[in-house]
Order: sequence, then structure tokens, then C-alpha cells
Amino acid sequence: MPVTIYDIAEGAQVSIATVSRAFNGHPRVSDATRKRVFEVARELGYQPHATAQSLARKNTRLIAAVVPIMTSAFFMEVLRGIQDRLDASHYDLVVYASRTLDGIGGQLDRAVQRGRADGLLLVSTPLDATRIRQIAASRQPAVLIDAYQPEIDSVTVDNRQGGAVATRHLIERGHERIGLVLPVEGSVPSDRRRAGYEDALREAGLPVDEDLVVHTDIDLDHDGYTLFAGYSAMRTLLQRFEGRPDGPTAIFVAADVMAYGALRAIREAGRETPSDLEVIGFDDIESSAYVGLSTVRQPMYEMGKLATEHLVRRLEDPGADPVHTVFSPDLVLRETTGEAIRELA
Amino acid sequence: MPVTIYDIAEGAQVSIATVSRAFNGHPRVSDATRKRVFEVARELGYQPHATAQSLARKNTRLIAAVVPIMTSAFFMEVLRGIQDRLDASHYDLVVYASRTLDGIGGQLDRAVQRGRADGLLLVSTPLDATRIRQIAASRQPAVLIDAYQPEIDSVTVDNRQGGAVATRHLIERGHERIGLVLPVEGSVPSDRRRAGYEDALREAGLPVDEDLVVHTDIDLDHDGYTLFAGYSAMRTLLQRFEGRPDGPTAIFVAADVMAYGALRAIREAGRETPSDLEVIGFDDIESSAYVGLSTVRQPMYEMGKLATEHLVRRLEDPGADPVHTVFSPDLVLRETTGEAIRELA
DNA sequence: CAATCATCTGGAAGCGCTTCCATTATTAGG
DNA sequence: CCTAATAATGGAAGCGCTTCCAGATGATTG
Repeated sequence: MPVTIYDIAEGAQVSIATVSRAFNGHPRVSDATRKRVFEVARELGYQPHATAQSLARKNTRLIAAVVPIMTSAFFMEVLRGIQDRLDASHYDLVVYASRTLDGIGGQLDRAVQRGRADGLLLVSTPLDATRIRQIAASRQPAVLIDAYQPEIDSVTVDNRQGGAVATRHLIERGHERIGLVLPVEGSVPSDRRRAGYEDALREAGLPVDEDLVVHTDIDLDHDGYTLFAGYSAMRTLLQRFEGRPDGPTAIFVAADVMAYGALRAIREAGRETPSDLEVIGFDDIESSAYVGLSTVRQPMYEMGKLATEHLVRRLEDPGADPVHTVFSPDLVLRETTGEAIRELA
Repeated sequence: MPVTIYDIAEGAQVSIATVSRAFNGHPRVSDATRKRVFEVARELGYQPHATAQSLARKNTRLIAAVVPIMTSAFFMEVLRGIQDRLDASHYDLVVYASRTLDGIGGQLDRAVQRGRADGLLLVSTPLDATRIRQIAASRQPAVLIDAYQPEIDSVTVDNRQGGAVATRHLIERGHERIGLVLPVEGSVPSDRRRAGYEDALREAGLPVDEDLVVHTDIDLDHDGYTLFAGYSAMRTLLQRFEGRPDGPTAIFVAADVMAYGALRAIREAGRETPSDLEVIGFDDIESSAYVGLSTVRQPMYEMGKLATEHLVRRLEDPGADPVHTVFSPDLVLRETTGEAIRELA
């Protein structure tokens, strides 16, 4: 039989109220009593019952994170940031991951169930008006990561600027025919990266050529942010220009994982990176340094950490106005855009 | 004010007991009443309170997963398997991740707290006798993944066989000087992979040369299962044989992520894979197909899924004897051991 | 020395459910 | 038509804690 607060009350000859106060560091408990309580608790191996505490306190000390696509290294990094911040708090993390984007609604339903969690972290989760109302109705504070809604706190990166930065770099390297490999059409982050790509081309007086742009038609349930989607889209692009003189000499791929797929497709086609075709990605996941992939760095870890910081703060102060943090992406140059290979730190 | 079972009892003119029964699909509720209850509940937007249910039912419908090192793709894959199985159940997943191996104890403490979760999934978690007692004392069923203890259910892969399979392949390809790149000494899975490596060498009548083996001395808090650890260990190995005629012509790296690091180190040294140096890894994480890394496949997704299956089953039948499932690893041949590049499916 | 105050403690209500037991209404069986 | 089942429902206890309120005790003050 598990030991309860009653057992230790009996053992220490006090009421359960006092035991509870002792455990919660309430000041109005004499040192002698507190010591006695702890002593008995230790002997009996007492542990407070988390559920009972939750019910009585009206909070669960649980944070729910809703994430689509467990596959991607992006989410891993964000999760690390979340976890690190949470370690410093008394919150535990419930993960609602869905393999498909469609499934995300069901996960959200579970996450917002009354009495499940105290707060919500929504990673790359597209939200329609109904969902927003649902979140509001749940009265749980929420923070979006890699997504934006005016009425909810969010932490994002400036995707448009990132797209521009990547493209400008390729232009500066002398490229005029720059391919763009994208996940599905309609994904907000990549649509904005595309906008940045076009900004940079126009800025440089270069034409925007639809032929150079390819959206994946693969892995739609992940919005195409996968290795295979990048591979397959790149093949499409290569085939499109096969034997033509006006093919791209550089490619901007909207995500590092997709870029890995693209690099593979390029190799399979017997072309070389960077000599035949330069490539730049987006995200800077950990392995990209080793692959030598130039990319636009998104501070994923920091985004997760900061979002959690905001959430924890909002849990203490629910009234505040929504805060939107936008990180600036950084250009990271490596071998796939012509840098010499060098030692890693 | 959130709506409770009392509100809907009042609205439907029944007792709270009946409302509860209606919601839990209890047979002894008339159709008319059930309908009325649901109707009122819908109107009022009622949702059962998860915490209150947990307390009354004495179960949380939560599974705790303890995982070290959120970094690695290995855990991602396992987590996907867990999540997929969980989706088909009514359990949600609490993730206790720790960035360092030392931190894992603290996470475990949280995970086994009374009333926190109904069951435990422990991924690659080294357990000492104290911890095992702690788990037993918590009375939660547990399943180990990528770890073994006689008294606890487990799902593992035959690491020794995997090490042998990888090494045999290199031997068959004509190599006699085969390097071995390992994480820290003392990590159980990699020690067994090493044993397999030695098995294969002896089998073939080749000497086991300590000079060819290198353990990383980097990222010790992750047991060295990192890109950088692989990179750095490989550099050590290359330097050791610099200018010598008896250097390795092939390398077995005990984990794919480490192999990525090793490949980088090889490239930096101006050597080529596979022409100068063949490489085989262990794990077969998703990106390895794209990198063209030969490896030994560990069915990570299936391991996560099966472990969860066992756990869920044990939750219903706590008495059963421990079950130990051992998967056989598969050899996957790609470019780094000389296969021709070919299209991905 | 009575009045006031601060400190410590216990009683009891309550958090929102589930479920056992008892009760009532209904139907079947003889 | 009466009794025995059977079905549907309500009352109430209980899950293990927190916390409000009040009481008791001892210290302080004029």
C-alpha cells in the first residue's frame, strides 16, 4: 500500500494539514515539526501523489508541446531548447506529436483537454480560426514556435529575410540562374522564404523565372519537409533542364533536410557540388556542418528555449499582451557554396 | 467558470453518477438518458477533467519516456515508434529527456513520481541496482529499449552480431586492417559491437590490433554518441597512422552519427571514401541512405513501437514474466563500402 | 496582569471525478 | 396478481492532497 500524507501525519503526530505545509515550505511550521515530518517521511519513503496535488492545486505542472513530424531534426533542436528551460522549472513535458499534419488536430484536442496541462507550446502548427478559438476556450496560455498568430505569443525567424540572404549570397557569387526547391505550396514558412528569394532577385535586376522553382509533390502529409521530398523535387528540376543551356548553376533549398536529398539527386545525376551546382539550405541542423552544407541558420534551440521562457512567465502572469519575437537568420558559409574545407571547432 | 459534471447533471436532471456512467459507456444507462446527457454536455461544452479522472480512477493515462540525449536521430526514430503506437491507445506521452547522461537520474526521479504516469519507457538508460529498486518500488510497469536488465521487459538489437556482420562485410571486401571508432569505453551497446568486431576478425584469422581501435574522449556526457565525437576520434586514428604503411583501409564506426563525423575527418585529411578508406556505420538513421553510408540497420522505429506495445499490454496484465525481445540487425550496403550509387525508392 | 499579537496547528471543506451499494421502477414468470 | 429478477438511477464515500478559517499557545506590551 503506497504511503500517503495520512500515514506520515500519524507517524509524526501532527495533522495532515501540517504535513502538507511542511512539504510545501510553508513558513508557519516550526522547525521541530518540520524536521519530525521529514524524518518520518523519509523512513516511510513518502512521495507526494502528483495527481492529487494537481487536483487540489488546480494545476498540473505539465506543459504540452504539440509538434507535427517527429522526423525532422528541426523539431529535435527545438525540443532540446524546451527541455533545457523546463529542467530549470518544476514543469514536465507532455509531447503530442503527430506524424502527419492532418493528425495535428487530434493531438491538439488531447493537449487542451481540461486538467491535462497548464500551458501549450505549438511548434510549426498551422492554426485555423476554429483551433484558435479552441485554444482560447481552453484558457491555457500558449506560445507558438515557427508560426504566427496575432493574438498568441510567438517565436519565429524572419523567413523572408532568410530567403533573401541565401539568394543574395548566391547572386554575389556570380549566379544568375538560381533554382529554388520548396516543400508543398502553401506552407507559410517556405512561402515567405520564396518571397525573400524573389526580393533578392529583383533587387539584383534578375528575372524571376517560374521554371527555376519546384515545389515537391511528395510527402504531402509532412508538407514536404523531408529528405525524400527534397530528393524528388531536385530530380524534377534537373530533368526539366536536361540538355538545356539555361539550367540553374546554384540552388536554394528551403530546408536542410531537403537539401540533403537534393545533394543526393545531384550526385546521382553525375553532377558535382559545388563545381557544377552550388547549394544552400535553410535551418542549419547539426549535421550540416559535417556535410559542409552552406545554409541560413535558424536558432532552433534558442527558439524553443525562449518560447518556453515566455510560456512559463505567462503562466505566472496570464494577463499580459501577446509578445512576438522574431529572430534574424544568419548566413553560414560552407563547402557547398565554394568555401574551402576547414577544421571544425 | 469551467463546466463540471454537476452542471450537466443539473441540466439533464440526473445525478452525477449517471452522467459519469453515460460518459464512460457504462451499459446500465438508458438510451434516453444517455442521449439527454450528451445533448446537455454538448450545449455546455463539457469536457471531463483529466486530473480528476486520474485521481478517481487511480491511473493517469500517461506514459513516461525517459531518454538521454535528445540530439540523436536514434531517439527520434524510437520516439516515432512510441508515438505511433500510443496514438492507437488512450495514453499520452510525457518525455523526460536529459541532455547529459548524468541528468538521467533526475529525470527518472520525476518520471517515477507517484501519480505521474502509469508506465515507463526507458530508452538507452543505464540502470544501476538502486535505480532498478526505485523502479520496482514505483510499481509502474517498465520496458527498456536499447538496454537490458533481466528483471525488466526489454527490446534490444543484437549488438554483438551487428558488430560481427559489419566487420565480416569489410573482411569479405578484402580488408585486413580494419579500424574501429567507438564512443566512450563502458557504453554497453558499443562494447558489444566491439566484441562482434573481434569475433569476426578472429573468425577470419586476423589479428586484433589495439592500435586500430579508438574510443572518443569527447562529449563524454553523451557517452560520445555525437557527430563531433566521431569526427575527433577519426582524426586521432588518422593521425596515429600518418605516414605509416599499416594504416586501416576500412573503418567500422559504432554509430551513424559518429560515422558522419568520421567521414568529415577523412575528407579534411584529403582522403576519399570509399577509394582510400571504406566506412561502415551502425543504426541506419534516415539520412544515411542519402549520404550513401553503408551501415547495420537497427529497427529503431519498430523497437519503439514494440516496446510500447509490451508496455500497454503489461498495463493490463501486470503479473506476467518479463519478456526480452532481441532484433537481428541487417546489413545495408551503400557507397561508402563500394556499392555503385543508385536511385532511391 | 489583562490585552494584544504573532506563531503554530488542527478541522474541515473542497478539487471533479468514479464506483460501490442501495433503492426504485419495470418486466417476466408462475 | 404476487414474487423474483432485471434494469436504471441516486446517494455517498473516497481518490490524496491544499488551503481557509479558527483555535490554542506563548510572547510582548502598556
